[in-house]
Amino acid sequence: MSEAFQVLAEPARRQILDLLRERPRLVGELTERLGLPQPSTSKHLKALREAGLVRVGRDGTRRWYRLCPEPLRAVEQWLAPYRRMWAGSFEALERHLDAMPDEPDDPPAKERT
Amino acid sequence: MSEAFQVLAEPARRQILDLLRERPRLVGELTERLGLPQPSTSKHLKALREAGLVRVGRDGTRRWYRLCPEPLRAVEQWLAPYRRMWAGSFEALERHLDAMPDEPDDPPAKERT
DNA sequence: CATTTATATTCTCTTGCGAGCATATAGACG
DNA sequence: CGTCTATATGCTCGCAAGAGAATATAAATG
Repeated sequence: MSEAFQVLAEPARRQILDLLRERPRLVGELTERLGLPQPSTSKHLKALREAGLVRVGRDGTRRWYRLCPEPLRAVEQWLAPYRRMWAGSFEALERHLDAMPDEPDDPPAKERT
Repeated sequence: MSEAFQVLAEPARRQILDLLRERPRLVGELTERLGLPQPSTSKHLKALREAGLVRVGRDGTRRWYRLCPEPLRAVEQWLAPYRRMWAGSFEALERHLDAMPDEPDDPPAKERT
């Protein structure tokens, strides 16, 4: 999940995902839309590929990139307990928020209790 | 929103938020839990502060940091359209994937004489 | 085969950022 | 006031990563 967050930290990559949300696109198309040089686009796409956020299909010399939203699930899961904070009452936060169900959490570093 | 993503890209900072989700905490407490040197913790807290993700209250020489989940809202909003993809029916996704040529991403051998 | 087109990769340069240490600030307390 | 404690800030170093240009690969086409 750490990888997903890292990859999403880059605005251009979020923009790529947003574009792919509509439909699969070619690298050239993305390049044009992003206003980036083509190598930069390819490198961002590589990062997205390695994070499993996009998949690529070949068609001759062209590459169709399509969205693969699955890894975003982990992000959403991390976000979930926070979302319920603003979803419900806001003052529960100010006091002692007690109603906290156990979420499958992924502490990325070592924890010593 | 870009700032939030950037700040969340750091595992230690997500961990801090997770700790503050339980209750407000002192810097020293966070430092101990994270296993980081105190200056590092303070600097992460500064980043979180500047992103509006935490707020700090003074009590003499101590500082109580508490969670401020509001900026996560933007993250959640960005994520929302993707969540719908796996949450509800992802047939919309499948549909436009169907129209596309499909091939696994790394074809290692390509024979051509 | 030569060339053109579409994309990927390599290289260098530069910037940002986190770690780590030393130090500054600021309140508490004798 | 001097000192201790809690936290913040400044500094340097090293590393990861993005920008940008050049080049490599690979398929299509003549």
